[in-house]
Amino acid sequence: MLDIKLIRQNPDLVAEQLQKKKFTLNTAEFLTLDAARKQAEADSQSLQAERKQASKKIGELVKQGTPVEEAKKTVNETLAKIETQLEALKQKAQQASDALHNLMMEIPNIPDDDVPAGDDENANKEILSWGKPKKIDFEVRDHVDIGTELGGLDFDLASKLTGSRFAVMSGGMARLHRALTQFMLNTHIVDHGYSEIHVPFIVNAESLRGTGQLPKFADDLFKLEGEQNYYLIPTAEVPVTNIARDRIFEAKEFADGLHFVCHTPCFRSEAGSYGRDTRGMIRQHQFEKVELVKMVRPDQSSDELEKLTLHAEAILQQLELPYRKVILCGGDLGFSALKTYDLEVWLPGQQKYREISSCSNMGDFQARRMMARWRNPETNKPELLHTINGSGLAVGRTLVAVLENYQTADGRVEVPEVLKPYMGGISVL
RNA sequence: GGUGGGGUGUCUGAGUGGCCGAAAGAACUGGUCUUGAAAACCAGCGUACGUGAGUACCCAGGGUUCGAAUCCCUGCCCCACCGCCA
Repeated sequence: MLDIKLIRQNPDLVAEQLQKKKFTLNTAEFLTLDAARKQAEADSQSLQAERKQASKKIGELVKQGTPVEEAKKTVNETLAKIETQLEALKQKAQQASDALHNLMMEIPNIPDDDVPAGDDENANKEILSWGKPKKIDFEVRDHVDIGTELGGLDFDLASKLTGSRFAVMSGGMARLHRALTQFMLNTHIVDHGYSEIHVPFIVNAESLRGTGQLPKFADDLFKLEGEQNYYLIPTAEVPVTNIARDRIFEAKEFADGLHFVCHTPCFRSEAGSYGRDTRGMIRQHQFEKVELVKMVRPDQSSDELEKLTLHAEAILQQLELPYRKVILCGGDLGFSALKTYDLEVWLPGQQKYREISSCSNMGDFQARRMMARWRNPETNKPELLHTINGSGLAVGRTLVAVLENYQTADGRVEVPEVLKPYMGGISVL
C-alpha cells in the first residue's frame, strides 16, 4: 500500500510514476473519494462529540442524584438528533472509508528511479552475463527427453495421479532434486548467514493481503474448501514476510535486520497461462523453492537487495550454470515491487535464458499493509520497515537447468561437483 | 470433540457501566548525581484520521444503553485439564 498522504499531496506525480508500471491511477476518483470520506467523517465525528458531551452531562446529573429519566430530558434535543442522524452518518463515513481503502489496496507500488521504462519483458535490461553456454557437439535434448529416457521423471504418471502441470520424480532424479535443495539451504545458512525457518504451507487471507497477492490476484491462488479462508502458499514470501505483521521490532534486535531462508513447496493455479510452457517442469502447479526474505531498516534496503541477489547468483555460479541478470522494466515489474532483478539460467533445450530467480525490494509497500515496524532509535518512534525477497533458487527449474546443461552424448547427466557430497557417491545419473 | 480460564499500550499487568486513552512496573528517551558506568531520583513516553476543536481504537464482528475496555451474542486465537488420534 502506498502512503495516502503522498497521493493526496502529489496526485499527478504519483499517477505519472505509476504509469511507468502501466497502471492508470484515476486521480479524480481518488480525490473525490478522499474528500467525501473526510466530509462524512467530520459530520459523523461532530455528532459523536455532541453525544459524548450529552452523555457526560447525564452522568454528572445522575451522580448528583437526579433520576436518569429526568437527566435525559435536559439533553432531549441532542438525543433526538442523534437518534435520527448518527447511525446513517456513521454508515456513510464507514462506506466512504472502506471504498477508499479498497482503492488503496489495488494501487501497485511505485517503481524505483533505477527501473527502466518499458511495456513488457522485452524491455528488461541485461546488467550482467555470467558463464558461457557449453558447446554441445551432439543432438541437444531437453529435460523432458533426458528425464524420460533416463527414467526418474514421469509426467504421464503425474497426470494420472492429479492432472497436467505436475511431475513425479524417482530414484536418482528425486535425490538430485533433494540434493539441490540441501545445497541451497546449506549455502545460504552457512556462507550467507541466513536463519533457517520452517513455516506453514497454508495461510489465511490476511497474510496474502499483507504481501499483496490479495485482493487483486486471487485467481492465481489455490483456495481450500471449508469455512476457513485458507490458501496454499504461492511462495514462502507470504508466510515468512508476514512474520513481521502487526509487530514492532526493537532497535536492538533489528540492528542488522532479519534474514530468513525458507524451503517450501509453492502452489500456483497458473490461470491465464494455458498455452505457455505446457511441456516439462518449467511451469508447474506445484514446485519447490528456497526463498530468501529480509526485513531491514529503510536506509539499508537498497544495499540489501544487491546482496540478496548476489546470494542467489552464488548458487548458479557454484553449480556452474550460465546465467544473466536483468533488471525488470516498469511494465514487467510485480504489483508490490519497487525494483526487481531476475536471474535467468541458460537452458540448452530451449536455447534460451529462462527465469530461475526473482529478487525484489518492496520498500515499505508490504510493511504498510502489514503494519510491520521497527523502533527507529533516532526518533524512538515505530517506523515502517522494508521487505525484500528473492528465490535462491526455484528448485524445479534448477533441476531442469542441471539436466540440460550437464547432459552427455550418451543421454546421461553428470552430477555437478558441488552436489556430489549430497549424492552418496553417484557422479552420473 | 468436551469443560474451565483468558485475549488491555513495546512488554508485564490493573481496571467489571460515566471520574478510562486507560493504574502500576519494565523497557525506552532526556535530565540530576558520578572521573566514567551502574544504582538512585526527576521528567517524558501509543496509533490513525483531522488545519484545529475533535473522533476512533482495550482480539474481531454484531447487540443492549443517553453512555461500553467493562454487560449480552457470534467468531477467531491462547492457556489448563479430559477424550480421541498421529
